[in-house]
Amino acid sequence: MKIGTWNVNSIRTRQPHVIDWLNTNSVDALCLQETKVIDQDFPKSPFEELGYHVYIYGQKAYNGVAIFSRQPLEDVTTGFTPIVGESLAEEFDEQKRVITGVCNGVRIVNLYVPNGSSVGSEKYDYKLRWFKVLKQYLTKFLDESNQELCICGDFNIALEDKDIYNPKSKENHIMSSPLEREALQDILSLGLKDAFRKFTSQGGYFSWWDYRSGGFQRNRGWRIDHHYLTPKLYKKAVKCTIDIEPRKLTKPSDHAPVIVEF
DNA sequence: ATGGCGAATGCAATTCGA
Repeated sequence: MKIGTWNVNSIRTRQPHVIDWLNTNSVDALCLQETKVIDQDFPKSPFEELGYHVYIYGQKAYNGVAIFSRQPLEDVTTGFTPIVGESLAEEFDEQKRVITGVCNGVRIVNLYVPNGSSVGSEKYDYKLRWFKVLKQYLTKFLDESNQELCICGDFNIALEDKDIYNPKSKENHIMSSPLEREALQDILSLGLKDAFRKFTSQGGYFSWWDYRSGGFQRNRGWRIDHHYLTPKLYKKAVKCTIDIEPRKLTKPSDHAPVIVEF
């Protein structure tokens, strides 16, 4: 079983790239972030024609997540609210960042973590508080079932210095600040592990490069798109790779897809 | 430090992303 994650930075703009990629990469499920489209305008049929069931949770202009799955998903829910309740989640579900469903007994949780803008900003505070609700959300799934979890998406955090091209200049930068890393570590303390790091301990592997200043050409990247797995699934993982090919195309997303295989 | 680029909105210039 292969599960991909890809921040496409607009599904309507990236539709040809995603179709081409799916035609040459046989994933069982693909988690998308930053679809940037309301549900009624999501281009579902091109992906259904490729044999995928399409589950979407979008909004106008910003954010938006989707899961494409070869098998129908069970128990699909969107947002935090159905899991943690309205009082905790209300503020956060205005932004469409969370969708989950069960595929072959594995619960896939697809996340688009808030960017945070800059350290100390209001959006940064929002990002840190978003993680506290995420912990409540994931705890429900971990406590109330013995399902295995694959939590993937754009985390907007590089967990270690080796996940950044030039860490010395990023010591208190957005996506690598100590409080952000603590927030993500607190999630991992639930018993989750980074699939990519099962196979690759070296640095220099990135999943996002800034459009500006020739970031990709100069390989000035960050590894911020991840798959986090519960212990049994982590043991079963046989591969986790970043496919930088789509990032080389004209009009690319600024992120590359990442694929885990069990 | 700043600005660089790209997408959406909506039709020019601004907001947002990371």
